[in-house]
Amino acid sequence: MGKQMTEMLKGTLEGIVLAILSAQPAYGYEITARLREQGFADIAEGTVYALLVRIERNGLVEVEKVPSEKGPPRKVYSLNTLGQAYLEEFWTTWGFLAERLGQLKEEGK
Amino acid sequence: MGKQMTEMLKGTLEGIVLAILSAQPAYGYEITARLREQGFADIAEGTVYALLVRIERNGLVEVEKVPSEKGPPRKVYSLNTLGQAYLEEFWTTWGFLAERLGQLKEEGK
DNA sequence: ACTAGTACATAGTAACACTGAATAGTGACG
DNA sequence: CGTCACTATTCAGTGTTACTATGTACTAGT
Repeated sequence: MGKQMTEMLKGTLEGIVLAILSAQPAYGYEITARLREQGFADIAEGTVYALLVRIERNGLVEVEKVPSEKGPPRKVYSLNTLGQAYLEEFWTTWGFLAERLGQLKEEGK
Repeated sequence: MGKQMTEMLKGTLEGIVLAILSAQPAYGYEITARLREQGFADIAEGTVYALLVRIERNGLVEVEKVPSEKGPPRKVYSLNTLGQAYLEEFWTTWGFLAERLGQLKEEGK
């Protein structure tokens, strides 16, 4: 992956995953696959799992173990109240940044 | 500063500063002031100077020492060809990310 | 038995922004 | 003259994050 993208994902990848979970509960492998579909082709599984561990530790999600037909049991994550609030804060922060950068980009033409 | 903003700035702050330098050459103290004007109120001077050292080390800028009426000589930075190319790459990366996130935000309504 | 696909976990690394302080020059004010 | 305020740069130490590179484990098909 490009180095710029790697750095830019810091802080935003968490929001992206929270947004995905906000739409509907999901487990790690599924989230990784969905990210790949959406164009984030190079995000490693390990990255997603580490992120999920972190947001669970921070109390943003509820976890339920669900047996899988193929492979080990799935850990299904769903956003709780704190997670929802955190996600809204994320959108606010993102909105501010996107507005500033949009302006800067316009000025540069 | 909010923790989310701190993390989100990783990767983007560099692009922001390069964009500022693209408009016109500037020195560290000036860049910090301009950032504050543009709403990035809590970005410390130390952060900006560290970033300038890095982009100079990476060969993205030219540096000229200019005596100041008040205080130590200024180090005026200007974007060179490599810096311009890097900035364009930044806008491409940013554009991709902004598009994805915009879509995710829409879906979440 | 072997392979492929599913599913999760983790130790070590690199990069970045922040904190907090230090250094240094100039001008104004009492 | 001393010291305060403003300008201007530097740097050591810290915390957070995503990436790399594995390892573990379960199931189904050949």
